[in-house]
Amino acid sequence: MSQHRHPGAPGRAGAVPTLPDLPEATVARLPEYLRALHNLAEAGHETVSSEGLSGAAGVNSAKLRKDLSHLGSYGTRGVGYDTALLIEQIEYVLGLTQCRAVALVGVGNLGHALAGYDGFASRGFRIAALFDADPTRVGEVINGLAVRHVDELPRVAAEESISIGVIATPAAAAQPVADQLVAVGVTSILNFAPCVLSVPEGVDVRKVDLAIELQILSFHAHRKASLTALPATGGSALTALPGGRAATDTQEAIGT
Amino acid sequence: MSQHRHPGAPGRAGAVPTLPDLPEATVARLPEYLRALHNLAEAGHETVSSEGLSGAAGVNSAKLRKDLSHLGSYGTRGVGYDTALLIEQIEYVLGLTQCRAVALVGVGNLGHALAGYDGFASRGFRIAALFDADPTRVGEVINGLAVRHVDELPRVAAEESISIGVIATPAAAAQPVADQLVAVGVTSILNFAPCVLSVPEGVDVRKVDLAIELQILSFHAHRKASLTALPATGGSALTALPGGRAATDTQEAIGT
DNA sequence: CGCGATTTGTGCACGTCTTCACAAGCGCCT
DNA sequence: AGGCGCTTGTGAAGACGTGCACAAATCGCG
Repeated sequence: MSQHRHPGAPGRAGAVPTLPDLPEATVARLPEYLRALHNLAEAGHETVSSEGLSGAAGVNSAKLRKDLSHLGSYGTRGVGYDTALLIEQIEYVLGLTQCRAVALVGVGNLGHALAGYDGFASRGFRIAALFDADPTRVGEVINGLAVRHVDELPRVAAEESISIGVIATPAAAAQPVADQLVAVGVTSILNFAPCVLSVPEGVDVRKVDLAIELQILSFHAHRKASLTALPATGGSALTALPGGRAATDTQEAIGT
Repeated sequence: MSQHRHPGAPGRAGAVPTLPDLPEATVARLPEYLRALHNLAEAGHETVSSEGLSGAAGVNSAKLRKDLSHLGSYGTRGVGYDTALLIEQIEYVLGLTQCRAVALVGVGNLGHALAGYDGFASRGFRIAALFDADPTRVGEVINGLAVRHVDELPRVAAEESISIGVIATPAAAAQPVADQLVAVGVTSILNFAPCVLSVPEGVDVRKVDLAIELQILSFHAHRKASLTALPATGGSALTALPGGRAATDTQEAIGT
């Protein structure tokens, strides 16, 4: 039953824009659905079934339906979901209707790449400013944007309305940088430095550690190797392994 | 009681190296513990309490103890964990005792940064080869390693024993590259391209999508904004927000 | 107009993860 | 030797996430 309706959707003015408080797992999947939907829309599909969309997003179709049902859902039984409408819905829920300004701190190896990554701009994020603590790096122009000294953060934050801070500094510099970001009012931080940040309540920190991902893969490789080494009497078994539990956000197969 | 013992640990030769099959959530946290332990060891701590280590790793202490108990645990009641021993244990379980060779495909913006990222080498991963499909990029030397054409993958894979493949290509190229990696025997893939890969059973794929992380942050920012907009009768409430559920691998606070 | 094919939305059961709370064990000090 | 404080390891309960299976709803066609 559509006992819940979620106004505040694009086009619906007036009513209270009550955001349904989605399960975290669902939130983490919505961007994936969104990407798949954009692909489908470009391919000319006006509607998609849960089966089709879930396939494109690499998840179970029941999971997809439950996820979408959480946001009030705009599907039609017997037909599927209206592609364009669903895109609008998800973008609204994710807060992507407004273009968000991102401040990137740390223009080293990784920061350089992030500054030039076009995957951000294409999904509604605008890199508004680049910072670094190294004076020799200040002034360098990357992708049309000049690197400023990190001390200028307060001034720049006042001009641009910074919504998200990205930390791509060495581990030692990350905590002070986080403190500075918080001080200028940033409440969302994406941390690439391999360390734990401590921030006041109300500030969200997401961490991405590339080495950790490799280590998780290493574990599974190690486990697979130790499984093939023993149980197979033959010895050098390189054939199909017994499918183990896959990681949370890991796809473990599905051929073709 | 210590009814389970896990031989195969460093130093223990002979016995069956039965890897305990850890919960995925635990595996994902072990690398974080490992990093914290290295820091503590460098700082001179010979032992750590679960409280101390969990603090450094940003998790609950009970969770830490349960995680460590899964791998047979080498703690001493009333004292804590022997730092060096625990490092050895975790590194063994994660399969980091052997240095793993990584092949990186796609030397664009992001691939460039990954090739130069020293966080890999410092944690037991050696970037053994760089590939790209673009002939103009082939031959370029990055960090002392020459970029080869992706067609050379089979030959190089035969020389070096590639353990993990990293895909940093545009989305359109990712699937064919994955197929090629699988063809040469790679069973662990880290995918930075924004698309779903389909691989045969037994191959592990982990996906890292930078834009998705930003979108998740965007959602929380949006939610926080819509919460402050309404419930506070005063209007412009910029003060402390009601603490909501934090994301799975998201720290949401704990000030000093 | 009615019927069947199709697809959504969801109740329910199951497995996994988290957290609390506490007994068991260890070392130190007297 | 004995007791005391501290810390680990773990049972149990609750929260969360997943997937099945099916009722409800919609469309198209005869």
